[in-house]
Amino acid sequence: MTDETHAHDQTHRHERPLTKNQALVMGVLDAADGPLSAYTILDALRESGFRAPLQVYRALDKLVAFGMVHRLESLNAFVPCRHDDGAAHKSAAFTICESCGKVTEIADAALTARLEALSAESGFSLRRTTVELRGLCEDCRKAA
Amino acid sequence: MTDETHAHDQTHRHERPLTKNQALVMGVLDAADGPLSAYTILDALRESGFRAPLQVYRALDKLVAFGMVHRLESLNAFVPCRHDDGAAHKSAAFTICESCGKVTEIADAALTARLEALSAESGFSLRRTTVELRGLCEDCRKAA
DNA sequence: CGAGTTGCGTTACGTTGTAACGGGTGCCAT
DNA sequence: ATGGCACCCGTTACAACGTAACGCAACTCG
Repeated sequence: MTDETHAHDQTHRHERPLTKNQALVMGVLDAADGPLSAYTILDALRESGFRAPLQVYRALDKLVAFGMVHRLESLNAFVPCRHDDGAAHKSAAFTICESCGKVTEIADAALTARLEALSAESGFSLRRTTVELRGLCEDCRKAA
Repeated sequence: MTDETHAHDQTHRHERPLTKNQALVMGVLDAADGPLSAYTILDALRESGFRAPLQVYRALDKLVAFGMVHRLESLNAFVPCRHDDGAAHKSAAFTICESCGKVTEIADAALTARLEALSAESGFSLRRTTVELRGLCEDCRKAA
């Protein structure tokens, strides 16, 4: 085998050249309708030859660094970024429904500005943010 | 032994009657100068008779519910709440220094308002928030 | 060519969190 | 008072999440 490092572009609008493993993981995330844990991704890729968690975690680390995937800290799970790559990635916010599990990504300039202002006030050099809102989505609230 | 359920008030300003285990866990957190993992707490309490993680997790669940402790999702760790109990607890924010590990709790009305407005806009019924800002604290930024 | 960087696969292990069972205690409504 | 209920507790065992360390292959850039 000659070259494994440049692979299929996965019909994803981001032009970055993903490796084979990164493309496989990204494909699973794109096909899912909600957040997936690393181990769920691993199980989905066993038939593609994945055998160990590190294969998933290494790919996820890169995809997160590329801004193509977000990690949801309060769920230990991952979702594809649904916004125009890069821009809002540093300060994305999420709503997480505690009833149905639905996750929605929110980009809000005012929120970003406030977080940056708070950091600046305390001399803090901000690298990345985690903002996760837990509660009930509209549908579940109505149903209750 | 007759009554284990009401215990020492731990010189903490909150008046809630903690159980023995809750008071022990709270004591360890108050004495620490940074976030502690559940297993670190467990080890600190082995000489007090703790033997299993559940003893720690059950106490932590209550302390978090009481608003006396925050969970830092991105660290899998816990810190005592340093603010006037209750009020700002639902929407506390934290800065986390990725160099020295220092954690600072921030209460900011404008941030809270923005998060609530965002929730309202999308029909989301907000129960609790996780806001964690990662980067470098002032000291570490200067040192770099 | 040689050194550095990145990706890959594997084994083994460390850390974090929970399920399920049984028991004790206080409360309070019947 | 006694039976139910809610809460707290301790234990065993296990599930879920994440990483260290090793060796190897390939590409890049001097």
